[in-house]
Amino acid sequence: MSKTAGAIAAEGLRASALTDDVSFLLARANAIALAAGNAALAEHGLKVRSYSVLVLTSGEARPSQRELAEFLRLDPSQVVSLVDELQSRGLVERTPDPTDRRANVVVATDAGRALVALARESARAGEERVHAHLSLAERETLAALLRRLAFPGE
Amino acid sequence: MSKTAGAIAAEGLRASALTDDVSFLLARANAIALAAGNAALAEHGLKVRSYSVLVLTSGEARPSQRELAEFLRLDPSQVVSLVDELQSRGLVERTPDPTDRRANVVVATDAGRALVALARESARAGEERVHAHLSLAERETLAALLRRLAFPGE
DNA sequence: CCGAACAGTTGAGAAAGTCAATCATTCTCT
DNA sequence: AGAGAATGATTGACTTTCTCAACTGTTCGG
Repeated sequence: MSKTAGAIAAEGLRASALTDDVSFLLARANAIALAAGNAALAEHGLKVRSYSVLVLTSGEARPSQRELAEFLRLDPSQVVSLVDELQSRGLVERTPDPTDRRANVVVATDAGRALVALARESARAGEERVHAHLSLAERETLAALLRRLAFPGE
Repeated sequence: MSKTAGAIAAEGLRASALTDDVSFLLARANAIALAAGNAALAEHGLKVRSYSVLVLTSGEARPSQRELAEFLRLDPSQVVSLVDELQSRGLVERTPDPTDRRANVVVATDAGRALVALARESARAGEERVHAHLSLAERETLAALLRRLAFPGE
């Protein structure tokens, strides 16, 4: 009875105005993906935040902290503590930018690169679980559309 | 010079592994949409959280707090303070669920419905700005794909 | 009817986000 | 070249949001 009523209300919520709202769907999908990602990365002592920094700093890009902040949409001060933590674990280093002595270019150490290789597998597996309902082609078009929202500058 | 280096690094970040990661794109797109939404709703003294509650409680669904929590992926205690605040502003009421005396069904007052009508316009306009790059058809397919991530149960 | 499960509330503590101030460096402009 | 504005990083204070455990009253299952 209250079970039925609950089902009706849940049904009603799913049919509500928000369900057509891309921003709401974005928020909910993100919440789910974030939880899954954090769970998947926990075994390596990482969260999606620190994992992201590790990925970005083990590539060719050699980003400064400011660039990390912009890319991850974080306050510069948040990047400070993020890098502090990764550095204290020996996963990342602050190296002086030869062209601008104000800036630190953050670069993953060998240990960081080794860890990110493992973590990448866990992240991929976790994501797989979240996106299991979508075909490969669907994931591609989803990624393409999201990319246009996430990087409006082109 | 350092400007060029920065551009290279930003270029490099955009080409990095994360840019193909749906979860990352989800996070970034959501951050942008959330900021835009909060900015658009600020003139009505709302945030996307309180706006969402107001929308959900001014429909036919008559959700309980537990249902709101589940739908918005919030802790029940967060719904308490969210409803507290809206109720103190006279926008929403807690009414007893006749079929379950533990539950409160939350329902928007006339004032709440009036406000949500205004706020909906602002939200729509703010969202328009974020999604300007996407055609109507693209928004539709995006919404459909996101819906399958956001509501995995079907 | 009894014990388990559940809706809502409270409160505490951790994590995340926001913001202004500061220092060193670099850029702009004349 | 030099003065002043702007920038990258850092710190610290503060607010908001998240996460959990405990507790009350109610309902459910057997």
